[in-house]
Amino acid sequence: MLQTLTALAEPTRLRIVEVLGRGPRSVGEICDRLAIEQPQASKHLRVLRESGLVVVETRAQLRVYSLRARPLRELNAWLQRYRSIWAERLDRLDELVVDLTREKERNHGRKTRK
Amino acid sequence: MLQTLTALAEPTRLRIVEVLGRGPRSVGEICDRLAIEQPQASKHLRVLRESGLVVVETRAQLRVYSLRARPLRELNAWLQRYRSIWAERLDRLDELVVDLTREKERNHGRKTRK
DNA sequence: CCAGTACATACTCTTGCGAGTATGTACGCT
DNA sequence: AGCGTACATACTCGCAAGAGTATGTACTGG
Repeated sequence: MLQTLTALAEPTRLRIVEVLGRGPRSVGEICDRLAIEQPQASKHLRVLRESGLVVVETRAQLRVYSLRARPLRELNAWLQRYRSIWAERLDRLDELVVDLTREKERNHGRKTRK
Repeated sequence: MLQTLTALAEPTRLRIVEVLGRGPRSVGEICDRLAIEQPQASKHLRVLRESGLVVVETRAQLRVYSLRARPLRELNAWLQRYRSIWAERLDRLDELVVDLTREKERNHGRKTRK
């Protein structure tokens, strides 16, 4: 779970996952699509692979990556444990609380910034 | 979305969220429950608050934190976009990598790298 | 008003992570 | 066999993030 979240909590990797959400892609296709260098793609794909989020399929010189079901399903399962919290009917109340809190902090907190 | 994932992708913060999943808790309670020092708790709670995952309620000298609905709901919404991948009936599908698609991509696009 | 509680914040230090660069390797083609 | 493609890996560097420590601040009871 933590591993899955860690893998997803990076801009480039999140974008890779979103690209792969449309279907399997080779490393080159991912590089083109995201305008990143190839080594970066490979390294991020490595992290995604080690976290179990993707799998590789070697096809000639191509390495085709695709999303795996399990981690996403587990993430969903984890999230459902909190369904009682977020699946409520749209309560504006907690949004309001946030606004009030932010405003209060603005008033007295801020001292010197480095 | 990325902010939510970043906030969750840290062991201590994930544990804090799980504690708060059982209901609102004060900072002291969180420290006791997780056996961490108070400044660490405060700092992590700050990150969680800035990411919108929690809210504070000041009660006397206590600061009671509780989970917020929206980020969790958004995470769920994001995850649902990939439901077609992980909610399939075929549980083994991603294990045995199917190689039926993609015949084209022989030689197109991929020329010289800048 | 004083002292203690309950937190937040500032600061330093260390480690990890991502970017950039260079090089290694497997495969196909002619 | 040799070359080009497609990708992985090694290495260095800079920076940001978490831990640890110390101190500041708000509220409350006596």
